[in-house]
Amino acid sequence: MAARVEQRRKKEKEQRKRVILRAARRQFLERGFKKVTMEGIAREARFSKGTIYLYFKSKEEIYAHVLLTDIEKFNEKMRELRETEAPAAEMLARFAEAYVDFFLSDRELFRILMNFMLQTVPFNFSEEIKHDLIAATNQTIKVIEEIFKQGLSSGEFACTNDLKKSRNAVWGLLNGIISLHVFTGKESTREERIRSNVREGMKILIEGFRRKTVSDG
Amino acid sequence: MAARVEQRRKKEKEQRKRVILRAARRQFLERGFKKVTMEGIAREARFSKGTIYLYFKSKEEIYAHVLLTDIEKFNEKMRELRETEAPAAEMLARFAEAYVDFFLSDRELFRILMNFMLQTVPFNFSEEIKHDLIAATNQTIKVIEEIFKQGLSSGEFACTNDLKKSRNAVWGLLNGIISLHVFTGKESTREERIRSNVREGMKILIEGFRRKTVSDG
DNA sequence: TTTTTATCTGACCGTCGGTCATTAAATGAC
DNA sequence: GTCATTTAATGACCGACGGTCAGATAAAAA
Repeated sequence: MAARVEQRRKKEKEQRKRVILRAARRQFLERGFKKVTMEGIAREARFSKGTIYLYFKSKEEIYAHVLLTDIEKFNEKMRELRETEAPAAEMLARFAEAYVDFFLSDRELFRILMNFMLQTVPFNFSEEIKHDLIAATNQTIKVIEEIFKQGLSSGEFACTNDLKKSRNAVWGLLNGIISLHVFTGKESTREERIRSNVREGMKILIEGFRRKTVSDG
Repeated sequence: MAARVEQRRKKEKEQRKRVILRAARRQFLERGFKKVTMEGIAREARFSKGTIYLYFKSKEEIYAHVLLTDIEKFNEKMRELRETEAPAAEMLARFAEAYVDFFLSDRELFRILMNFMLQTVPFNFSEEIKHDLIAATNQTIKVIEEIFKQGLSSGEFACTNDLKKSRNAVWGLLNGIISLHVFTGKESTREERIRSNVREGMKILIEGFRRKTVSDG
């Protein structure tokens, strides 16, 4: 086959993938993983069910792709954040705020991420998407690490004995607090509760960072 | 019907419920929610599938009952912890350790808990079990709050402007860090990573608590 | 023993993820 | 334009599973 045809075909294929993903995303965010059916995605994307399987291996893989795309969007925003000039503490706070904003804009997205992280039994994923998803998540966490390094080198934070653990504490606190509030309390106050709790939690952590942590033994 | 008969029947009913729950728990922890079938639970409990539905409303409700029983077991342990004498910082550290131990003993249990917390669409639960589950979780979080009050009144922690937010920070950090590590890295080092990351995270938080948190604005 | 009540059963239903034989469309050699 | 070949799309079908219910069975009461 002529190269030009192959090229066009490849482009069309990607276009179709995007169409399917757009339909899937809309439905996943509206109705959650379980309630969305392949038939439904197919209908919205104007394909038959069988066709969907020409482009994605399984329902779970579609879900993973939706998540991946969104995480990459977030990482892009964080790259922009890193280009601004600000003290590390403020940058951490802004990172936290952006993270919360991101997941509050579509709560289901947060569920998708946590679900993926907590899955003990291997998903029905291709190795490729799994790898990409892990890489994207690591990318997010790495931003926290960079902010940290900045804080240490500027002397804003005291020397802690473990950069990675500090970084994980930030990430953990963020996700843990969001998880807690996605669950409890009234819907009407949820957003504000998440924001204020994250702010306060980050303040405590940052205060802890400013001083060298001491042994508790 | 004679009262004695009614009484015995009630007892037997509860006994049967326990048999079903024991079978279900074993299977959920071994294979995860999705892979367990009602037929399988019924087989192990020596009932037919139909009978299971006389005792529980749905598969999800069984799942919730398993979780509830285990959380209550944990809360009992924490009540014991509270009866010991120790500085607040140490108690927090011990609480964290017990929490990690508890969920490391059966990792699937953690997944069940987080899954429940993250569910946006109402589960197919009876109101009763839902209420009990929320109450049990609040009970767990309340222990952190009590330790806090102790730390404040003893002067170990500085006066923070929000007890509840501090408490939530601890809970969030714990669950967030566990979530992160359930997901990433090699299985062989997982347990140790979780323990050391939680220890370090708690140290940072505790250090933050020792000092009055300042505005970041 | 007979009637009534409580308990249990498993065949059956509807739904849904996933497959595959068949059909339709595109391509390019002639 | 014709037609063989390759590529893409389809939807009937399958198996699995959660959940239901009419009828069987067992226990208690009469």
